[in-house]
Amino acid sequence: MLTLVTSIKKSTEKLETLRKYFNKFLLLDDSEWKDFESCLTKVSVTNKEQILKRGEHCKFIAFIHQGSFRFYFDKDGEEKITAFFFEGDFVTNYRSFLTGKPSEHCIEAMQDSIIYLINLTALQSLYDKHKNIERLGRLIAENLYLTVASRLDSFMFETPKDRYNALIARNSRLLQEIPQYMIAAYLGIKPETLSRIRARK
Amino acid sequence: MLTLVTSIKKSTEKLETLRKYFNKFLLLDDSEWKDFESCLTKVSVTNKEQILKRGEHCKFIAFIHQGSFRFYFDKDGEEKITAFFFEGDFVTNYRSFLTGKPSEHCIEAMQDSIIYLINLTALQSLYDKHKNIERLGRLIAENLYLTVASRLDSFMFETPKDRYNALIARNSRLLQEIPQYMIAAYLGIKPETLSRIRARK
DNA sequence: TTTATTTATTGACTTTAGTCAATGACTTTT
DNA sequence: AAAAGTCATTGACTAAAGTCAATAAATAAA
Repeated sequence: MLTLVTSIKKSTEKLETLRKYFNKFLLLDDSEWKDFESCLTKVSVTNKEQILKRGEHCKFIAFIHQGSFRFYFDKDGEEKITAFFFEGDFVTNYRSFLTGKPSEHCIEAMQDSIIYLINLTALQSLYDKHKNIERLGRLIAENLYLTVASRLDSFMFETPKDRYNALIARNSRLLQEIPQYMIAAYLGIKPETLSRIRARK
Repeated sequence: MLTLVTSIKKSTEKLETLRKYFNKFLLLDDSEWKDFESCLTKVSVTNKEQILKRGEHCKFIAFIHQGSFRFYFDKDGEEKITAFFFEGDFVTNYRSFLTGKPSEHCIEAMQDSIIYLINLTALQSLYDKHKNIERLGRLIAENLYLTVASRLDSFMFETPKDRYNALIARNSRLLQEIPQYMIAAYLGIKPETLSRIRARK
């Protein structure tokens, strides 16, 4: 399914950019980082490839170095998109990851992408071994909480039109790269409705 | 605002029930628990009292020993209820707690309640001091993630009627104790609509 | 108990998004 | 270039929730 591109040691410069991303959360010292690094798997993913399939237990958290993903499932033959993930995001089915339950969603690349995977059991060992990595885990959890909480707000309190405007304000690049029917699915509306929202502005 | 009822040492039996709740997440040893305990403040809250006001930075996480709370704000004179919290839940504006930003929501007691507060700075010291409490923090964050993620699902994929049925299936006691206009606000619909949903079943 | 006040229900109408179908604009294939 | 497929737009209609107003029921206050 996933293609292992290279062992970690061979591409140090890329992992430095990942370390910098982590530094936004907290600073790992060299021994912590070394252990963390050795648990990472760099994976190259081609467009439309699924890194998680429906029914699987999600055993990884992946950091997106390059590319983008959508997190979706099919309901009555129709695509329901719960999330988009971009460079600098952690992509995972966090619920399945935490609970061990099979995933109801797929995670599929929207472009050729490069991600760094860390495995559930490896991460748990790191949690045991390094207090700072345990903390990193907490900070990631908190971060994912904030993401899903704002998305909940947008569904509870905003109209589809507001959601659309907020989305393009946040990420106008999205408009160019992602087909409109996917944006509609992400906004929780029909493609026809999105088309009308765009027309009447 | 908040009434300090008693110092902790005087009501050991109650805190044991709290410790048992924590044990569902992980076991703290006696020294960890002792430190944790000494940071807790037992607070008695009267019905309709606000433990967090709009504009305040939420500096606590509270464990509900007894009672219930609603997490809401006013938009155009209308009450928008993001969450209910009951016995055994952690109640906080987690976003404000994590980001330090002022809260847009109030947290208000729906009954006379008893909660155990832990302060942000105290908690951070405990995180520094005890690895297991750092872990507890992660497990709480993960737990809150799961809660808000299912609520997002219900808004994205369910009809108001489905949401209502799921709610009463989960917590039928709710029906008796909470006025319908609040349940409607929680479901994201108007009271009239909830009334019609109930009528046509 | 009577009177207010709040809350819940019901009806008539409006607004908004969904449904279904047709068309047009692009892409990709052959 | 022609054909097939995908995607976006538009129109006519339907379904569902919101709005506004009236009334009934339940609760609290006098």
